[in-house]
Amino acid sequence: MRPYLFINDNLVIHILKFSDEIIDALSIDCVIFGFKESELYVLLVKHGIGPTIGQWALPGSWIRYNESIDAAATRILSSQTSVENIYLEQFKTFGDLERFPNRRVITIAYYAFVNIEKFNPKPGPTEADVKWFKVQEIPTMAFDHSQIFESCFNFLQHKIQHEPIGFNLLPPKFTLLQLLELYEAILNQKLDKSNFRKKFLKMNLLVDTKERQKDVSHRAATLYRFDENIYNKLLDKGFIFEV
Amino acid sequence: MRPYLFINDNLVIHILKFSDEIIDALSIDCVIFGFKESELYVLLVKHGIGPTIGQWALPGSWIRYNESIDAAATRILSSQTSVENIYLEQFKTFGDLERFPNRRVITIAYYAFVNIEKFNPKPGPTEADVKWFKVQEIPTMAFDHSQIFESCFNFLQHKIQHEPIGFNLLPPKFTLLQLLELYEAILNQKLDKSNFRKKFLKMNLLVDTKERQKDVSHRAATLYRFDENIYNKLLDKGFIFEV
DNA sequence: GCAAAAGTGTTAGCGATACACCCATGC
DNA sequence: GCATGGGTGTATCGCTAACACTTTTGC
Repeated sequence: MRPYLFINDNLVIHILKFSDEIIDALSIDCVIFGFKESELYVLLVKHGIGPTIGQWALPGSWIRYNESIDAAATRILSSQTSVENIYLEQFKTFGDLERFPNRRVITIAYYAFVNIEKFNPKPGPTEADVKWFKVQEIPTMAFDHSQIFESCFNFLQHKIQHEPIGFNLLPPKFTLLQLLELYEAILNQKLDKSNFRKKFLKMNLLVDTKERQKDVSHRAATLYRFDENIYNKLLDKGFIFEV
Repeated sequence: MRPYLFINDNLVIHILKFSDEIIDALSIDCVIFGFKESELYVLLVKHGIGPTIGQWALPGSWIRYNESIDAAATRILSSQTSVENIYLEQFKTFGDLERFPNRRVITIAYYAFVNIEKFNPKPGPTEADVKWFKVQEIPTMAFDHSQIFESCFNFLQHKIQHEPIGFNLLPPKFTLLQLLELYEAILNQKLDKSNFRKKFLKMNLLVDTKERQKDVSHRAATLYRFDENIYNKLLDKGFIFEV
């Protein structure tokens, strides 16, 4: 426990709880997935200061006493990459002794799916660069971030089959082929086009926007959108999402 | 960051990393499930000291600098309940500002399934009592432990249908009816006996031990055991566990 | 014989898979 | 007309759900 806590517990605790001092030995790292032209990407930062300067890593930093861990994740991601207003979800906490060099650091990993077209990432004051990397072409990363990524990607591959989370990676209006290619990219396998269509349409999760693709050199596809309200209503009725 | 880190970073860090001092603002809590006679239980401790004295809670405490979080979970559970040699798995980290009174504490929740007959829980030095509670009869708990439990139980209900984790709750050799009742207790619904049998037997996960129940006043059932090696081999072949 | 649980068999129907085929559009 | 992707139709097969039925054992 912190030495000066003994000065006057109640007072100091109160101050700490609302201070923006960082909590020792605890950090957050974010795995941000993006999707574009049938390829899955992840957002990395290049460190601009400190012992890991010049190395690529997951966006991540320390948690303050006066913020929830969810709020910390949002703040950290925004300050390092300028990516904002996205839904970050907690994934797993990594706490091996040797995961961070010369210090004990436990990190809480978060992930998110974003529509890559919607953001224009910019490095924060402590970052030298920010870049989308294809998931098959990820550089060596600082600390144990490669393991965190692998673990998270594996988790995603399972999750995408049981929960309708992939839509966040697509534009609000998308075609069934885009959705198919998203699943193929994440699961890393070919799927039957016809059966994929039928499966999704039968679920009634997708709403026909009555709009069509434009300026394509083939028959224009119907644009659909995902309706979260419909999904929640179906959930209440016992609906189980499976792909 | 801790004030005395500034004395000499490298030296102090090295000492800290191998010290058993506790990390500030970070704890572990454990949800231990047990099963006996068609009923699902959870293991709770009654606090024997501190501001929450007399209250029931999940087993939990602080993490030391010189132990991994997995090791901390094992140590804490053992010291408070004497339950040892079980496989604890991380569930989720809870980090809202208000979850702990008058102080900022982030907690990493772990869970485990145990064969209730195999343990004889005893309270540790800071616990007044340790007891198995039926999951429908859980008392009011300290902090946000009721929420942690609810969240974990919900997680279990999903997990049990996609991974063969229920076997840890049963004796090494068990009957199909015991397994059925376990699923019924966790999912809180009746299942068809015949179809349940067929589903499980077809998976080839269960090995017939060639032994039978003894001293029962009805036809003696075959005792089966779960074979983890078989499961892993099936997994490699692309097998997916679904109940 | 009766109670209790073990264990088998049967049926109907839904749903996944594989694959063939037609449609619309730009060049 | 041809390439490209959009979109439909269909046959097979396996699996599941529902439920009736038979077997074994102790008392």
